[in-house]
This record gives sequence, C-alpha cells and structure tokens, in this order.
Amino acid sequence: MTDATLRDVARASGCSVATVSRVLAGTRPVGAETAARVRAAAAQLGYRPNHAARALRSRATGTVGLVLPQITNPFYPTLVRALTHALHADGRAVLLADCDDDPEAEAEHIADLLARRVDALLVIPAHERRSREAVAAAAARVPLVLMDRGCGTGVADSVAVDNATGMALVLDHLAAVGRRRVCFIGAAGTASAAAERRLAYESGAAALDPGAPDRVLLGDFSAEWGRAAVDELWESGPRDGEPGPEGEPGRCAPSGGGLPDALVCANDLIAIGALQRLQQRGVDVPGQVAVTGFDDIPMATLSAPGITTVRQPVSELAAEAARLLRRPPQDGTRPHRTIRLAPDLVVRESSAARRQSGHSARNEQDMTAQQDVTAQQDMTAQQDLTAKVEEAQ
Amino acid sequence: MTDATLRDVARASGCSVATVSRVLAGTRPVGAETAARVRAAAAQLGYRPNHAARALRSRATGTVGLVLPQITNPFYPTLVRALTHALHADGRAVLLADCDDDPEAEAEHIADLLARRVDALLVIPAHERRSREAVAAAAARVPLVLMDRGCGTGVADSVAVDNATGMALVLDHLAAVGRRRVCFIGAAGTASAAAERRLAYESGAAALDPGAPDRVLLGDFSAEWGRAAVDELWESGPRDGEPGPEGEPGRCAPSGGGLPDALVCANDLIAIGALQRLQQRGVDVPGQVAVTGFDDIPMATLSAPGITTVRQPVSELAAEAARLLRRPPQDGTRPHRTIRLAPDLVVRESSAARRQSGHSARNEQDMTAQQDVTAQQDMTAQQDLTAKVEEAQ
DNA sequence: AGAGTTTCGGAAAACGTTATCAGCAGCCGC
DNA sequence: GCGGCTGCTGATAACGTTTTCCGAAACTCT
Repeated sequence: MTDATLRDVARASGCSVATVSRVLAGTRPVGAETAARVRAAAAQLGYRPNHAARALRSRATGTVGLVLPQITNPFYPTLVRALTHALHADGRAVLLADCDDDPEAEAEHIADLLARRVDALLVIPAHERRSREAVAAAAARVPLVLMDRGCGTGVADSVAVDNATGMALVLDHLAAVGRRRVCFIGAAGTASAAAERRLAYESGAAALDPGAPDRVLLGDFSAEWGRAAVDELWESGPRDGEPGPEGEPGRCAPSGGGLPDALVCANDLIAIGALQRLQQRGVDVPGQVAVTGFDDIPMATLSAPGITTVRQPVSELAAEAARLLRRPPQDGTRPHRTIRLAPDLVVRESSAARRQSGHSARNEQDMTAQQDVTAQQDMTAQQDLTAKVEEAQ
Repeated sequence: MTDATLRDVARASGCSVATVSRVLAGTRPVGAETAARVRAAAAQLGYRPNHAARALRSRATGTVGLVLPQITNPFYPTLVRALTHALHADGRAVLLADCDDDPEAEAEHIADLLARRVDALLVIPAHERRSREAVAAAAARVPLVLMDRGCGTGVADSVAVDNATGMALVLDHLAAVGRRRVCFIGAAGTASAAAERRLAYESGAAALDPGAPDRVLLGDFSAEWGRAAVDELWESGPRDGEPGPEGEPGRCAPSGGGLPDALVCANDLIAIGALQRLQQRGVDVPGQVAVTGFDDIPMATLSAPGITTVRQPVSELAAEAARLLRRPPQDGTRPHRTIRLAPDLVVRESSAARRQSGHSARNEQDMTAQQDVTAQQDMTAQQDLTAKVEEAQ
C-alpha cells in the first residue's frame, strides 16, 4: 500500500537504484533499452518521487515562500493567483504566509519558511521600515524578490508597477476630458506606493497646470478615508481657503476657490469611499466631479458608476518575479535589480466627459464590465508598456 | 556559513546527536544539566532543524495543501486568511494551489501535493461532480477536509456554513421589516451552496406565506446575473404572468401580479449586481425594494446602501477544519463527519424598514461599516450559533 | 546485598534520494 | 596489440533527522 520507492522500481526493472534515478531525473544519458524498461516499471508501479528525500539530498525543495501583509487586501488575490500560476508553471510549489500587517509575525513567518528550506522567497513587505531587517537577513540566504511595495533601499531585487506612469496616464486622461480643478486624495507615510503616487501626482499636476495650487489630502489606503476626505473637501471648500474642520492628517485643504471637478485617488478603495460619499451628498459623478482610482481591484468594476482606474499588469509582474527567482543564486553582493512595469489606464464611467455629448446613452443602458475600454492613451505610455527600467541600485 | 546541524550542536555541547535530537524535540526526558548545555549550544549556533530531513525520517512534513477553485472569488480571501492562521497556530505550513475553476488542473494539483507529501489536504472542490474522483483518491491517502462546497456524497469530512439557517435568518428579518412579496435570485445547478440556499428559500418562503406563488429565478453566482435577473423581473413583471423575454435559465418568472418588494439573492455578488441595476432603473432601495445577499464579502459593506447579508463564521469554519485535520489518520472506512456552522445575519441599509420611521436619518448620515449591526434575531437562531450538526453519513 | 527496575546517554540503522567512484565493456590511434 | 578514451552501469557514501536497541549507572525492594 505504501508507495513505491526507487528500490522497488530498480528491482522490478532489473537494474540498480542509481540507473533508475538517472533515467527518471534525466541527469545522465542511459541506454535506450534500459531506460524504456525502467520507465515501464515506474509507470506500472505508479512510482512517485519522494520530495522530502529529494530535498534532503539535493538541497532544493522546489518550493518558494510567499509572504504578504494581508491576503484580504483586495488587490492581492489577483496578484497571488498570477504568482501561483507562474510558479507552478516552473514546477515550484508555493508556501503561503499571511502576516496580518504585523512585521513581527512577518519575521517569524520568514524564519519558518527558511527553516522549511524554501528555495526562494517572494515578499510583499508589511512595513517600509520595520520589515527591512528580516527581509535583508532572508535575502542573504536565499534569492528574494520584493513585490508591490518597497522596503528600504538596496535590500533585494524588486518588481512593482510603475506608479509614476500610472499617475501620468490618469492626469492626461482627466485633462483630455476637460477637468481643470483636480484634487488628490492620497495616503500619508513613506510606503513606496503612497509616496510614489503622491510625488507623481504633484509633478504631473504641476506640469499640467503650473499656476494651480496643489490640492493634496493625505490619509490612508481605505474607503473610510475616501469618505472622510470628501467630507473635508465639501465642508471646507465653499468657504475658500479655510482649513478643514478636523486636524486630520491632510497636508493642506484645497485652496484657490471652488470645489474640485476631479478627485484623483491613490487607490481604488479610497475612490470607492469618495464616490459613495459624493453620491450621498447629492454630487453627480461624473457630471460634476470625476473620480479615479488605482490598482483596478474587482470592486472598481462593480460600483455604479464603474471607476476609472489604473490596471496593474499582474500577469507580467508575476512573470517577472518568477523570472528573477530563476536566476543564479545571489552571487555575493551583486547590485539588486529593480523592475518597474508600466500599467494600463482603464476608463470607466466615473470619469466620463463632463458635457455628455453623443455617446452618453451608455451611462444609462449597459454599463457592464464588458464595456470597459482600455485606453489607447498617448503613445509614450503605450510604448512603455513592456519597457522595464532595470537600474542598478 | 551553511547552517548548523545536529552534529554540530552535539559536538559543541559534548554529547551525541541522539541526545540533542531528544532534548530539542522533547521526545524523551533527558538530564536537566545536559539539556541546558544542549539548548545553549543550539541557541549559540543558531541551530534550525532541517524540515526536509525531518520529513524524510518521520514521514510527516508538517504541511497541508490548500486547494481552491479561484482565490479571486471574493469570499475566499477571508477564508484563506482564517485557514492559514489556524494552521500556522498548529505549526503547519500551507501549500497553496489555485485551480482556475478547472477540475483537471485541480486533479493535477492534488496529485502534486500528495507527491510533496503533505500531511493533509483542505479542498474547496471546483465542481460538484467532476472533482469527485480526484478528491476521493486523495482522501484515501491523507486526511482530507472539504470546505465551503460539497463534492458528491460520502467522500470525505466536510465543513461548511449552514445555508438553511442563514436563509431562514434572512426570511425572518424580511418578514419582520414588513416585506411581503419576496423573490429569490439564485444559482442553478447542483453545487451545494446553490442547491441548499435555493431549497432553504423555497421551504422558508412557503412556511412564511403558504398562499404565495414561489418566485425563483436561477442563473449563476455573478453580479452579471444579478443585473440580468432584475431586468427580467422589471421587464416581465408589470405585464402579469408573462414569461421573461429571454429563455434564460430562470425557472419561473414571478407571477401573481406586481413587482417584488424584496430580492433575496443567493450570494453577495448577485445582490450587488441587482442593487446596481435597480438603482439604474430608478428603483429606490430600500424604499421600494429590499435587497439581501449571502456570505458578507468585503464589497457588501462598501456598496451604497450597504447590503444586508449573512455572514459566514469564517474563523470558526477554519478552526473546525484545523481540528478535523488534527484527528487520527482515517482509520479505514469510518463514517465521514459533516460539520455545519450557523452564520449571523448582518443588517445593513439595503433592507431597512419600508416606511422609514424614527431612525431613518442614518440612511443619509453615517452609513459606515461601523454601524453594521449583527442582528440578535430570534432565539432559535442564536442558540444554533455554536451548535454543530455532526451527522454520520 | 543481590535482583529487578528505572533513568539517562550513545551507537547505529533507517528514511529515499542524488552524487561520487570505480568497473567493464568496446573502440581509437599509434 | 596495448595505453587511453568513451559510454554505460552498479556499489556505495552522503544528506540531517528520528528511532530503535543497548549498556551503564543509579535506585528500589526484599
């Protein structure tokens, strides 16, 4: 009943364990006839190699660890799916660890995975600063690729979306549909996604409309904050220049008179919260205000109106990560590779042109997911689609 | 540089490998002083046991496989999170496999996990019928627990929500807020969730209002179907008794005159789609029609109005699954255990009382997630909360 | 005090692979 | 025809644990 081993196959095929191992693993050429006999015997016995023994002997488990802050973060399931598929295609299994946003739990999980002798690690760090130590220690022992978020600088290879390009796509699009008074609802802190999107917005907005005051509110990456930000804007907005009623994390309330006609949100959750509160306040979206998000989580399709957003190239990100892990084992202190992939803009109803011209009917009739249209934005962005910035660092 | 082994610790502490193994694994009592010496040496060398070797020798990897249809199904991330936490608490690691809803891929993944010598399997089957064979084969080799969905009958232990109780909670609640013309938007097919919720609705609705014709539309578990079902209802409804315009999977269009004042959806995705289409048609929710869902996926909180739904007891489900896996290895053909846990009702705005009386202000003001109220419904349901139906089968 | 019993520690045999080493054909080239 | 290849194969030693099996003390009990 207990499964067949190499010895059994060897006995059945009348040759030695060594030969059987060789033909099955294909490590060295072996006589055609013997090989056939061995293969037949193996098939007949239903032989399945014992990964534990193989791992012990060859010091490679064919397993990679995937460590992430919270699988319930709505952007991660799609990413996890893409990653597992990419890795399984390479014949590797995936050990999953969810850290509950706690850097200490993260460190423990990383240590446990190392003890389990994973061949490599894929980490979405829970904290920009506090994850650094554990990640660096792990990176010294196995190939390690950071995904989605950063973790200090020069720690390991990393793969992420090009936030700057994404934000530029959004701003170009808003300009194209005639929005002039744009406001950014972002996230505070030094986490890479927060900081990069914030910076990209600032430089992009300045470039588009050099005279305009920058309108930037900072909170966190939650729908709750999206709602709060809208409240802050709509309660302080009319009375020009007055600071928001609450001493919230916002850096500065919009000044320069009047309310914004577009809200650029740092991710989709914020956008959903903002959209919801706008509707509760009777503000027409996109009639009066356009709303955009970032990431293209599934919910972005499901809200009404659907949310215009930046779609992360998840499959490509996963493929790059898998590719990096295939590379030769960290030879000493080689400079780390940082790969940034350009995203797509997905235009939905939340940013339709203000004065509805010809095709406005779609708004009422058939706004299903199928009608999403991936923008063929300006050429530079399209060209960048497959470009990777590979900078030594 | 390569990590310390038992031999190293033995050498450093001046005793034999066997003793070191014993004190570290705690398999047999060992002299206090020696133990201390060993522990010191181990700590000093930073010894970490090699799981591969341990697995080889003791024929147990401390690893369980988690096989699911699609991690992107919005209900699964929370479940996966709970499962990984429960299993990690038991010191087990989790190998994740996503099948893309394909039973063949599922069979492959199961085979691969078995070859990797997982101690046990947690499977959410991709298909009620077509997953059966692979699951049964696997269950013969390792402890296996089915989750969320069924897979034929008598195949393995299983843990799932009590769909009947959940549906009853919904119907009681709707009756309590004065809804009379209830309609069910469900999913066709034999999958357990679809069938059980459908049946529970039918018996519950009949019990509540014996004279009423049953109003049941069947499609699949998608927002798209929720939208389509509303169209079907609102286009055929006014003209009484006429079958829906499309020969869709619906079993029967609502008859008996007039439109429903409550839509009971078989899951949250359907509810979200239905809600969205109702709003596009200018139907007031919950003013004219109440909408309810099932599962309590994150999106149910985020829509406006928030969707009243049945919250699956994910932590408890995960705990039960982990407990079942701890049990003695399948001793022969012991009857399988089927565990059903009763869910909670989460009342949100989508099912508020029709004539808004005193507390209707909440609808405009502050409908945040914090205001969700877990219904203290009728006593029977509450009592059932922790009850497990453990039926031999 | 001697026989039984417990307690602690070591030597060594697994576990199922892969990798190393060597043997044994046959073949080439001088 | 003989040293040196080349191609295939078999023994056998790892890999790092856990787990028997045993011996040597140290106690316990008549």
